[in-house]
Amino acid sequence: MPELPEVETIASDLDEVAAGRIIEKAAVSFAGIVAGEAEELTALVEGCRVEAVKRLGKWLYFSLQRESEAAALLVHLKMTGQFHLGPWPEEEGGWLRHDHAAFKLSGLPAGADTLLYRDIRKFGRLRAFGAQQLADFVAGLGLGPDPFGLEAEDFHQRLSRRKGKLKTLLLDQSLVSGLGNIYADESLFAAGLCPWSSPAELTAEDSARLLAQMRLILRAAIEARGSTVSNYQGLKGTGSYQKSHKVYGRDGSACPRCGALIERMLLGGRSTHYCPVCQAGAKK
DNA sequence: CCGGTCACCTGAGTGC
DNA sequence: TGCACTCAGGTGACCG
Repeated sequence: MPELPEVETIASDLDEVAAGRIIEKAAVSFAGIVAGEAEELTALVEGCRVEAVKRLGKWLYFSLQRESEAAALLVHLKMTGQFHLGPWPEEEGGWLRHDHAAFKLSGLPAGADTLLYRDIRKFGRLRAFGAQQLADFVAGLGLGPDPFGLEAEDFHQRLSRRKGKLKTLLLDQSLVSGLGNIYADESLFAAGLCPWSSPAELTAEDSARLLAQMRLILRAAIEARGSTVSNYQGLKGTGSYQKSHKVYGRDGSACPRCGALIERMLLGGRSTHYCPVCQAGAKK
């Protein structure tokens, strides 16, 4: 579920709770959510101090330190991954259904001293690294720039070099990182661009407008602590940006700009919401 | 290079 | 109530 604004919200909440604390112990109840060996992951993170929790594209990045050695825990939440605080599960009543990993932090009140990774669909992945392997892994991800650290001209170059449909490209994390289905649809609507248009048809002005609208939307969504569509929540509850969606999930309702009915179609296997009038964009 | 489909999982909602 | 079916915020593998 989570896209850039949701992951940003979760990362900053986690940073607030965990930074400076020691991971006293770690446990995994379902090894399938760990990339690699669960025992290696728990051994690597136990005893580490959490330096900071940041966002890398849609990844959560826990930067860790044990004595003079740097380490890292990377988490991709995919569709239904979340974190919550609770008791250490191996003592009090056992693991909750859908909780798959636990990290006990120092200096927190009992009963809420453990960071629990929950993932209904089990698509998410946790992976732990030493400093060197981390750099290699991150390089291998080939993440494109964040929308906030991208010049309009560079964005236009990146887009126009590529074939394919505009929306599909926005979802490609190597082109720009952080966008997902909701914010791709919302950004295209705000910029008045047709989701299936070809990037070759985009003028520099179109690209600049798209990037500017994308940033406004992502900023506003971060302010609102993300969009809660079905079950997303951060450490501090749900987001509210879904109330500001103009097209996502609004097929059959009136376009807020022109009143035409919002339509939905499949593009690249993803449901795509758009206004057939505002986003006809002359391009097909 | 590109697009389409499926697989990975579970749960919620809908329609009969 | 029950059952069958569709859909979901992501990504990667596979195939033509």
